Amino acid sequence: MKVLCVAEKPSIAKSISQILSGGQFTTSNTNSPYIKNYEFDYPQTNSTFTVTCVSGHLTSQDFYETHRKWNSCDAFELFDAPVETFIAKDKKAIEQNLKVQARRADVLMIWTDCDREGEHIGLEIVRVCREVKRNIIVKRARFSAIIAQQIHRAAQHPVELDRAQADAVEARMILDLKVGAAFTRMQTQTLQSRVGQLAEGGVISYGPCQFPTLGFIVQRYNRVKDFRPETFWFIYLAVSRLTSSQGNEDTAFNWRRGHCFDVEVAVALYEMVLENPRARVTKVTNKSTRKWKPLPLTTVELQKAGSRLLGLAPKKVLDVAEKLYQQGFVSYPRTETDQYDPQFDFMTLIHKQTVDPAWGGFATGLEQGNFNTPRKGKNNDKAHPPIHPTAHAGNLAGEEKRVYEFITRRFLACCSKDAEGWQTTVDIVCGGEDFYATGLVVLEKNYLEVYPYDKWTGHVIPEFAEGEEFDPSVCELREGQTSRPNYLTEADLVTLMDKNGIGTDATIAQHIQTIIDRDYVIERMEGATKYLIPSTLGVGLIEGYNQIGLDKSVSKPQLRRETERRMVQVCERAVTKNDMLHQSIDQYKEMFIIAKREFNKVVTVCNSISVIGIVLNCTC
DNA sequence: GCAAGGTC
Repeated sequence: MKVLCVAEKPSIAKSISQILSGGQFTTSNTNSPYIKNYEFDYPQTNSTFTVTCVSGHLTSQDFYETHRKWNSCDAFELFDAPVETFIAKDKKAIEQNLKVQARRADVLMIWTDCDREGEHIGLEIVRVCREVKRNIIVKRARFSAIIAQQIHRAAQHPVELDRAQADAVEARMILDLKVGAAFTRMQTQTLQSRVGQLAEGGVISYGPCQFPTLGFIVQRYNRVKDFRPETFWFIYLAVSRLTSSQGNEDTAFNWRRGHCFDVEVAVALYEMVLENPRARVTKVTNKSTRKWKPLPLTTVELQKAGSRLLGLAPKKVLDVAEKLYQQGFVSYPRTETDQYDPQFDFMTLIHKQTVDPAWGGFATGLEQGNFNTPRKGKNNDKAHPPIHPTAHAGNLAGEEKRVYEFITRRFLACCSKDAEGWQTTVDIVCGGEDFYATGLVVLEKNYLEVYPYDKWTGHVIPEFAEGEEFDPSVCELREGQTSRPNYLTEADLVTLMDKNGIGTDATIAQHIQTIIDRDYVIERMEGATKYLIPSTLGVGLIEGYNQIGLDKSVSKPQLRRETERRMVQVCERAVTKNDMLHQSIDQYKEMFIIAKREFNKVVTVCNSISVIGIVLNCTC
């Protein structure tokens, strides 16, 4: 029996070939430079296997010619316009290869990633293959990690493609196209005369991910803009005392009440303390404490760290990681998984790092007994392990070197032990008010030795004994002010998007880049930190939608969440694909009508929605 | 000239 296996991308095709063939396979080229076909016998099922792949989605969607041109129709018509599915030009060679291989095969086995998108890509593959072989038997290999045992199991016990998941994806594709195109054309056509200079291409784009992303940035911008500092008061208490190591040192005690915004109350409490200023130690607590080592590395975490620690934009980090992956230095960089498979081979990978001049010694230590199983996070995409180094890279430079170093140190840290310390808390009472001081001694740095990105500094405090009394050397009523919140950083934004389900691990960085390219957002450096600030146009769009009562729907994450929820319903077969599509489209149609009417007022009677009028530089 | 999702 001849079995044609098709994976989602070249790396998986190669991995499963190596596993299933035991390393004995022949390789042949195709007309696509990235795609190879692997052939071998698989006696376990009496078959000859050909393994190949696609490169993500095979097909694209667009309107037909009648609606494709911007002036061919009213933008509103796009909601009901038919959509064409076709194989993009750059995917033709892949399609051709599939057809040639399908003609020779009895069975088509789908090996795409085991997620919704993978199920849809599987269906795209099936459709192409059936064009040349209508009765080909279709199977789906289901695996949760690229590990020998699981891959063999998947090959020997295939299941069926999940049509409902593919349907959910198809509905989302059509929805996003229609909504994106309709709103983008409408916004551009109604507002462009009011916007001074437009970015390259002259488009005021709308997208169901772009706008909530911009919304986060504007929301924070408003908080910063509206911030008014508030004065507060607190009692500061300190005592000078001899420590074992540093000589005489002031130990500051924190007021249990934190701080107080009412000056009269603060003064009254302070006077009580002054009347009876002798302090008494009520409790001394000593306990061991630890700083947890980091979780296994996901794409989102890599992007956050890249931005925060390496000063690289999320998109840049992903590009660099992709390059390292192409060179074979790190594992697949797009993963949601923050837990390692129990059978994961840590020791081989750790051994490869022992030759490194900087962290080789640490890796050796792990080999010689310091190894500790990594922590387990809550996420598993069932396709890729956490990001880890796959080979030692000694000759990298610049950004590649820094990203590789981070990934490797993170991996070694995960395989190490938590840092251990000793924490002391001294509780005192003074004039009827409670205060406390804490001290920390770091006993074992463990993972911190190889992971300088985390800081945990010890602070030794002198000895205090329960019941002892002393006179504080400083007792003052001090004044402070609440501080202005910061603008959003890229790392903050990635976190917000991830939490709210805006975009995916592979697309979050792109969405941020898009709203920068569209001139909705400006990057501003303050020291080493990059902040994201909305442009006049960006604020105007979000405030404009807020002003006309569409804020919940357009600039906030709720609507994308509803789309997501409906997709899950389709997957669970509670709702059909068409029902989902129509529910969502009706919702957007309603908003479209309101938005178009109000946006037109910006141009004609500006005052009715002053915010858009002002920020879009309307002159009336 | 429009989207978001895969991927190289």
